[in-house]
Amino acid sequence: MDYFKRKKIKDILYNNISREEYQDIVVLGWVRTKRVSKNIAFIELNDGSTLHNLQIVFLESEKFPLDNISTGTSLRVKGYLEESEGREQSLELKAEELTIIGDAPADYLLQKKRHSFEFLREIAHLRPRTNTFGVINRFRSKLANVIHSYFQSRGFYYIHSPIITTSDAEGAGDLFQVTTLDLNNLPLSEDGSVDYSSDFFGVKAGLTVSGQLEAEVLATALGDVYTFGPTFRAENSNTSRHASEFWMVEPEMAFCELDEMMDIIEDFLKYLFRYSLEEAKEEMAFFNKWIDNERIKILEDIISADFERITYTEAVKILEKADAEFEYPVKWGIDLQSEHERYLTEKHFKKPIMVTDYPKEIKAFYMRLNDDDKTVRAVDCLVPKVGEIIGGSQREERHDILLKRMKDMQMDIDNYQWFLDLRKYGTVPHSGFGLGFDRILMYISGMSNIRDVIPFPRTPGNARF
RNA sequence: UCCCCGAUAGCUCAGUCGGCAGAGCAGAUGGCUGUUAACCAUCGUGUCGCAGGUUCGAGUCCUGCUCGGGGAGCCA
Repeated sequence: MDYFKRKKIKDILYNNISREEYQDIVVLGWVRTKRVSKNIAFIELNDGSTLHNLQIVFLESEKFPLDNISTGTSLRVKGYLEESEGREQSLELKAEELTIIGDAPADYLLQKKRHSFEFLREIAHLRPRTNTFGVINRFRSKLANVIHSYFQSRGFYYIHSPIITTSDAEGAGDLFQVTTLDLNNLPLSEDGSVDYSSDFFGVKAGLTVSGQLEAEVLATALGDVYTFGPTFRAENSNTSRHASEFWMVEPEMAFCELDEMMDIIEDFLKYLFRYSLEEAKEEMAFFNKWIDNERIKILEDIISADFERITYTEAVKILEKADAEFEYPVKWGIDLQSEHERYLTEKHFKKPIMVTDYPKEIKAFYMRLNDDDKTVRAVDCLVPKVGEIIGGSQREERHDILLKRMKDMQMDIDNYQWFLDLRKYGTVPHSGFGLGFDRILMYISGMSNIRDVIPFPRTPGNARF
């Protein structure tokens, strides 16, 4: 199939091919569009290596089997590269041999025009062949790689937290249950509840909603660690920002307090944005042109801004004095609504902000209690247009205080004995945060629906493909 | 889960006051041109989301359902 001989179109168009090789080029790809006339014909070929197509020129076009070629057809073309006479490309391939690998009948659904994202979601097996989804999938790969390079270059270890868990993932959402029991014939205990002792793991199990607790285990052994993997939430959320299966980045740092972690959050986000602008120019230019023409400026503005840091209490004071009508009135103790978050980051500060020290009642059990006994060392990072993009906290490292908090919240202590042990033996202050990978992709690209940055999105009622 | 909006040709959509179902694009055929979302001419395309109801007559009005979109909550 000339797998090793062929040249990728990206290398051809980005001048990674030496002049000596110009005379003997093989490319393999899919037809995007064809223009045929009596004496000359053109095909735009795409092989997925880049957004851009290679123009194939057929001089003496009647010698080639062009009638059988349409949008979507896969081809092998052999020829030689030359400077183009046309205006819109520098190099083009003059064809000498043409082989049709797989034809594409007239009912091929992708036309050479814009399709709606809603329609393309219904043909998720074909949409990666479009410009937009090609760019997104390549960018997704690149950004995943950058997340690894950020942490690896700073001495963090990449850890694999379990995907199947048996802890009740306190407060992080509903679990998808994992079982091998026969659902039509469930073993029951005497009280009528399901008897899990004969289930695969001997206890009730589910898919992970967060790798954080396990990340804390590794952080208190390896120092700095991060997870980057799939996360599952069985919540009936029907929004453009929620998926039932998504990817999350969760760094966890030993000997790190909240203020130090906030430095990392700011540096981390700016690193991702800077990388996107400098190293993914093709993708960013595409997003800026076709998805949201403010995108590049928004990222540039964030990179050059210092993130504002305020406490929840200060935020509430600002909102109470705000000259704005809120649907939900503000008072100390409530969780901030997205209208409040948007006011703070878009209207008041007009830049990214990090809000800290929330009331303990509205945050998770593992967050470190402040001396006021009312607030915990949590942080939400809010950015204009999107709202919360990162949530994190300094963890409660004091054994007795954590135990009391768990008892107050009536948690099953036995299930978390291992978590308490981290505080019993050589405890250290430590902090961590969670970044929704798909959401940062949305933010950088300007795509407004999470279903369009995940190749095969899973949402309530939909797990096709 | 709650609120609002929508569903008509392969795609994007129009369809007035309830009175014979429309356009552009895509596709097919022919022509033409170093073309580039090519261009010109000709041709075909319907379970009007599903199930009921009102009516002489429903794409149009009413009810229920399904699916999709936007917003909210939950969160990442």
